[in-house]
Amino acid sequence: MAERQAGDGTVGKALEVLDMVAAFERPVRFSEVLEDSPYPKGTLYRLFQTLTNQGMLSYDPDRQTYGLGVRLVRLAHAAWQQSSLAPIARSYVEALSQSTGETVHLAQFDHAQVLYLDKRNALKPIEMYSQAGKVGPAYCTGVGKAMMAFLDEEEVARIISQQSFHRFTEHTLTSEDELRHDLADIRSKGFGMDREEHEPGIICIAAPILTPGGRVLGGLSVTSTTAQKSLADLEALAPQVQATAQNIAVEAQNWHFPDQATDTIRTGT
Amino acid sequence: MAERQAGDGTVGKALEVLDMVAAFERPVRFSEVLEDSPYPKGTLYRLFQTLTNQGMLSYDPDRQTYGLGVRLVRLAHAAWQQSSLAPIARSYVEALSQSTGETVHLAQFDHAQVLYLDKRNALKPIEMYSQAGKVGPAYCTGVGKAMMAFLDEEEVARIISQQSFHRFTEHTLTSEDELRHDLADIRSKGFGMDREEHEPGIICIAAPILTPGGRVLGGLSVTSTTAQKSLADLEALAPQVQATAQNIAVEAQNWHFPDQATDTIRTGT
DNA sequence: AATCGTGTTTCAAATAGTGAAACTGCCTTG
DNA sequence: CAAGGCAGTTTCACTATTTGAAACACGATT
Repeated sequence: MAERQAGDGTVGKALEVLDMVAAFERPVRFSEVLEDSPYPKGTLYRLFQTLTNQGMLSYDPDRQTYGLGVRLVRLAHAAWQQSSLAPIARSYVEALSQSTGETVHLAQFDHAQVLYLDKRNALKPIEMYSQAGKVGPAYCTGVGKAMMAFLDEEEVARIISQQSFHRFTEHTLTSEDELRHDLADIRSKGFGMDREEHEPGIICIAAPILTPGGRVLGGLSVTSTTAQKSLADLEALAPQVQATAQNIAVEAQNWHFPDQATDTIRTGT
Repeated sequence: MAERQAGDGTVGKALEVLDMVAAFERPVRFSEVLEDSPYPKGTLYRLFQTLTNQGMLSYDPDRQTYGLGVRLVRLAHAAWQQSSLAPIARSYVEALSQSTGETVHLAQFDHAQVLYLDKRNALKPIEMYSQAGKVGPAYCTGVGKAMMAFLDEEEVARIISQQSFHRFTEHTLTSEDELRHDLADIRSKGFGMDREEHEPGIICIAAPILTPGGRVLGGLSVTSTTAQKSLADLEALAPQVQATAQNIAVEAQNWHFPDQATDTIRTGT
């Protein structure tokens, strides 16, 4: 369910295959993917060949399995650097994490899911791809709801139509009605809360990152546990979270990439 | 130069476009890419539409620019986890960094370039800009040469044909002959050195990670500076580096992914 | 030796991609 | 203010690629 609509020709199909391989979360055999795929054997085979050729899939001849290819890692590095909010927001995320002493997340939408671009844990050290790149549901996370509240109705409808409304906890909003009610509330307040809706004991406050024109760039959240903070405690952080989101938005607006990238590539060996 | 050969139909072209966008290292306008592209305007335009639709490119309507899309970040996260050596090697890389007190890199080939999958910086951080997803030249990096030395002649030829042999320093190997000579030496010794071939003052020792069958899985290197260590000092680490590479290879061979991935996705909000 | 399950190749029919050129709308210029 | 230029978008006849059923290989069972 919640499949990205194909129909973008061959390219769409190829990317769908990548998603299918990714969904297994381990190297897969050709036939495993074939079972889940709507394409005939020959067609899928050729797609695999093409993608492997292109470095988007990697083939392990010993085990006869396919995995996602390293080319993706290179592209993602470039994506993270160039087109997302992450590099711009980094110092702000860091500062917010320091001053609150809690975990801070930066996220954007990927299709109908929340995709985490960065995470800062006040106490623990940083890891790279282990956290950036994770996805979560839109309807029961703070950032998901905060961003949704400020999207066009058209997009909101598209996203909502692809939510599972699975009940993770007793507080999960499990219907479009409940969600829309919360979104309206978030829209008027300017920030949203996750009241143990995704995981028991985990609460958070989140604000959208908006352009001056009101377009959603991303979302920012401060997460804590019920053991450490109450909902009211978190709500008291609202001005701080919103101010940080605002600062990131301004920075993003002002940021101009150098006319000519002149960085010397300095890599290790 | 060193372009990934197209010819894989539409999918190949679409991916080539992604590479072109990535190459700019900043958001680009449609026409900028058009200039560099061999495709007519209409065709390129349709590719952009498709890729944007699919979340592989993102469009900023305010600035009318395209960047690489967040979907790549999600896919790369999956790629890093599932198909590369990185998760398996992580603890070994860490340990090697600890025991040597130097920076350790883990890399694989992406097409004809060295792609860094992981990096562990010891306590004394070296002034160096590399991390997961970065790429470097194959002919003048320790890991690049160490891996190349153990590839099939066919692949070596392909890779060599795409090297620029740009002279980064006075020690850079700038011809196929010099490189092949060094590769032969590496093959006999089982490890290779970077003797300030890429950056002045930066030296390293590297070993390939090989399957029992002799297939190249990746490369591992320990990097230092001439200020801290001599080439002889590094060479003394050869047994340790090779042993670590061997351990990673064994681990990779033994590793079986769980029959059914049952991880509950626990993300923040 | 026969069977099964993978993976690979083939080929006419169907589909999707191509690219020259025309169009739109905005921004600059005379 | 009109004319021209530029960036982006759309169109459409032509072509090349993709499709998918089916047959083929080949190693691993039985």
